Amino acid sequence: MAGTPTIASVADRAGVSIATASRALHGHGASPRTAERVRSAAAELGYRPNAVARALQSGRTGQIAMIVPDAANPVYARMTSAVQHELAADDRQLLVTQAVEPAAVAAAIARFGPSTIDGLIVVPLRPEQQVLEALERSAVPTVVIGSLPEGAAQGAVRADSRAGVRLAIDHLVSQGARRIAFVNGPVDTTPGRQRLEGYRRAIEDAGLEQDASLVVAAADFTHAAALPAVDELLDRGVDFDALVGANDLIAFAALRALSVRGRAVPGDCLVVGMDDTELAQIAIPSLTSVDLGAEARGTLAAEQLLASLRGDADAIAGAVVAPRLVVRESSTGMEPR
Amino acid sequence: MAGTPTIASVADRAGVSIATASRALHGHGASPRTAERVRSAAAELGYRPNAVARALQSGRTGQIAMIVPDAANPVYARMTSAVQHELAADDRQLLVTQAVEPAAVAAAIARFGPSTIDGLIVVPLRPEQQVLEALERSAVPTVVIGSLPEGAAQGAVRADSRAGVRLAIDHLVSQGARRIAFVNGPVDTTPGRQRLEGYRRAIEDAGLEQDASLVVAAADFTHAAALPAVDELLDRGVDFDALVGANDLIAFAALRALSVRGRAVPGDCLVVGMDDTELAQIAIPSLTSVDLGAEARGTLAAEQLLASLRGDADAIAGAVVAPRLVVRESSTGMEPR
DNA sequence: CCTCGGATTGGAAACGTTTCCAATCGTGCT
DNA sequence: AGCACGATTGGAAACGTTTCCAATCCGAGG
Repeated sequence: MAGTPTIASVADRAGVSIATASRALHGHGASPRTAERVRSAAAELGYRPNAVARALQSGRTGQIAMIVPDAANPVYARMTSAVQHELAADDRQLLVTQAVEPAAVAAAIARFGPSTIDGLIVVPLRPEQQVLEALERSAVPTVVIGSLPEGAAQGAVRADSRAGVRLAIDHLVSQGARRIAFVNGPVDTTPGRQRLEGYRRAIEDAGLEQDASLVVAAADFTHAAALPAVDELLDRGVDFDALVGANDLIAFAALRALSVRGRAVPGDCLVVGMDDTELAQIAIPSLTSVDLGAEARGTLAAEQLLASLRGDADAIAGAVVAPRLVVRESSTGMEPR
Repeated sequence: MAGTPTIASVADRAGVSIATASRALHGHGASPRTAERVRSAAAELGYRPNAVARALQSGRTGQIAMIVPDAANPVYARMTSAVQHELAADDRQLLVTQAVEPAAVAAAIARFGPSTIDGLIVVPLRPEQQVLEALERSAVPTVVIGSLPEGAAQGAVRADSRAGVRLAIDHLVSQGARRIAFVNGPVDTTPGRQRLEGYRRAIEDAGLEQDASLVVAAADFTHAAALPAVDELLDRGVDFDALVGANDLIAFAALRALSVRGRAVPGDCLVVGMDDTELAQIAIPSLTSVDLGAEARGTLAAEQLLASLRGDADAIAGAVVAPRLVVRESSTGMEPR
């Protein structure tokens, strides 16, 4: 009585059966008159359907989970945001969990059973066996953002890291750079591997000299981890006139290290980052960056997942998002603004 | 049969009733021998309890929702992260929704009924009537982060914005600043109002001259909205030797505007931000900032909510988190690093 | 050997919804 | 008027779990 109104109380008040009340509210198969009566009864009582009961009956919860490596990295914040926006249009909620270690990712995947969520979006940094197995075992439709190893059955929504690095290199070359350093993230990650590959090929194709001492890898895709890596590069004393960071955070670490050593950017050294996070516009000098389409990837992943949930069996086909170079102050001689 | 195993299949396999199986798994009131048998049956079948069914029966979903103004602002990312960390320890999931307009916030509050979530954390920027009413009406335990108007029944977990601005001003004064500009966010928000108040009092207490032309307000707590505001301040031609941004993003807008006009930071003008986001350490020069305890607020809010859910009626008492000044390059003459 | 009591167990209700199926109603046609 | 058919309705099952309550079991004590 006193408790929150259920469909039974609505039916009662409208003088119809529970079945009819349900149909009336669902807008399906009830006569206009009863429908109206039920609706007004519901409104008077302030009835709100119990989502849990509905989920139990229908087998669908209306919730999608997403597993990201690092919620603090703005690029994932944007990706998550794009997914959320897409899901909201379909009246679904997003659960975001952070997990980067393969074991933690696998555990997170396993934890979300079909009774909790309708679908899953995973952003694995290191697609190890463990993660793949968890994905196989997972009973819910899943979209992967990032690369899967060859064997994977599913498609994945990916950035084209190689092309992205190439954009950066080509741009720097066009600005007159000849010796371009590369500060990578860990090479045991998919992005790390691909960006290194992209760097090597682009350097080669540009006809520049391959020099291993121009390349260094941070222990992590974070600013803190990149600082010592950049220091190491600078300590080598090798000469370079431009630098690409595998990441905006890494590029900022480079800016700092260069500034400490008195090298002006863009005056003495051009710098390009990747991901085109908000940081890039905010910084001084603003950072030229390669937009790898974080938002687009999020949107595509959400779209494919939703299509799959709507019954389109082949919806999760994966996609490759083309990179886009955003030129700012750090790679040009222009005065700020 | 083929479907996912239910407790019925487990009971079947263990040769006991459903009730016994439930008790055995719940670890309560079953004999050790049967408990063992049921557990191994469950393990063999790979049984995973259906969260939805459990939620329907128990009336608890294990989910907490959080409504934040701007997921892209790193300060909220950190706050959310802290909440999530706290909830994970209690085996609960976090749903994050973004809403800034009062109507949207109210709608979001209303949308989460007790059947969806066990508790709610709201971060309202503008605590208007609409939002308060939605909070009143909400049937789930709710913790507010930020200030509520006087009338509010509940406590809230708050930053001490006034004290925070005072820390910044006092620090700047100790560094020799005498004319301190203030770039605020919108004054119709709680933080905006309080920070302005803090600024005025601190200036007065420091024995400095109050000068309304040193104060300007951005339309928003974002970098983009702050740029024109800072330009306006600079166009006034009023002299100042230090500047406080109500926000790190605003402070960065100031850094840019100053740099465009050729004023060196910290050489010609000291700058302090607020929130102590990661940006502050990454930027060059690194930004002195007042940490308003975003993480602490998130943690406290989560703790109080959890305690309340555990039955402690007075758990949601609110709290005030003390600010902390983090001095970096932008407000001192020190060489970077 | 019988009885009592606690420990353990099973049946069944309950949570709130959707949906299948059968029953009823009203209408139009012959 | 009688019949058939579609539209509408109500009863009841089902989703998977927890938990109340009664029944059963077992051992101990008389």
